[in-house]
Amino acid sequence: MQTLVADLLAWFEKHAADLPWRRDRTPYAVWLSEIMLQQTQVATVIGYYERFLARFPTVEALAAAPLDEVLKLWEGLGYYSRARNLHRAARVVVEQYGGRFPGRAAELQTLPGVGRYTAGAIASLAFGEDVPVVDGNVIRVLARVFDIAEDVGQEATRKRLWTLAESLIPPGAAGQYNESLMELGRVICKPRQPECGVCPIQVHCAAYRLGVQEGRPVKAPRKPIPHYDVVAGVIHGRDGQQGRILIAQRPADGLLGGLWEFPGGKREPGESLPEALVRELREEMGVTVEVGAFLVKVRHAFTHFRITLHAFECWIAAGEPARIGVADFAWVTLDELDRYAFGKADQGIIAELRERPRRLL
DNA sequence: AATACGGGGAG
DNA sequence: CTCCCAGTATT
Repeated sequence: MQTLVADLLAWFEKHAADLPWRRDRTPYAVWLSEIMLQQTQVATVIGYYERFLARFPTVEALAAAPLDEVLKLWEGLGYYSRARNLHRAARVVVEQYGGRFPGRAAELQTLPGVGRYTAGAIASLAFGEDVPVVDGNVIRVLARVFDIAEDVGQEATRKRLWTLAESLIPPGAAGQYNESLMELGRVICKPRQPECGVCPIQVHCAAYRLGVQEGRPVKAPRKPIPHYDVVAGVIHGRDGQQGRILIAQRPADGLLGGLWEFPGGKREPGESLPEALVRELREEMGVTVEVGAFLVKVRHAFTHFRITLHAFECWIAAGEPARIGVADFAWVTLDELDRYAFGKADQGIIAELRERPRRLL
């Protein structure tokens, strides 16, 4: 009987999917793909990866670009701190490493946005260092093969998984081993209804032998997530800004950092939606608005909360826009909205504006 | 150790 | 609807 790792590698050699980032194992391409793949499925990443690499073929090109352009290419992919860190890291690589990525996991991990997983992936795949990776796939495969019954959310269990993954590395072939483990987790050893019948390492799997594969890995139950009502103003320009809308850029850090939005904010208890909008626009931009017609309602889910976004037409009754709680603002036409990166919820407002253009636009 | 951080795929 | 995804940074 072959060993677990030998069977795994033999399967991967025969069944590896043809993914764009498997054609270019340069450190830059591997790094980019691994950042995009954080908490994001392969199918979602492919288009973004190809567009991004076409626009920024080298780390120098990325480092030279304005952050706004990077965010625009990242628009819709989520976890925008990844894009901000990617841009920062590109500048570090160019300015401090002469454009060459460091070749060791320990040093790679000092780059912004590069944690232990990503450092291990770049070091093993692009540089051939014998270091492991532990992502959601690896956790699931190892928890099943070794029938790990402890909560994988616990730090002690994570440590055990890293040690286990490292102990299995075939000398000189960590990259192939790491990829094969992740591919098996994605294609065969899936979270629900794993395809044990065609699994190349079924005979090595303790959970399968015990019939508990659907119960591995063990995870603690999630906490309920809150819901908020959020208001947004589509503020029509007057006088010199006739035919334009006021949009604002969110602060660089935090939720949707650096993205643009229709300004507004969360409704407080006891407040009506128009009252909330008037308050938020005073607080964030220093303007007093007259709230007009309700425009559209957009429901959206984030990781830790859900929102219902209520958009209203507005006009400025007093004051001039100021950068108080926003990083920037701009008066733009409907066509010019395409140049700015927006979150998904605000794109629902844009879709409504394009579908039923207002007379005043 | 717990929480913040997006959006979409798939059952 | 729920769960989860080639995780990282912050507190």
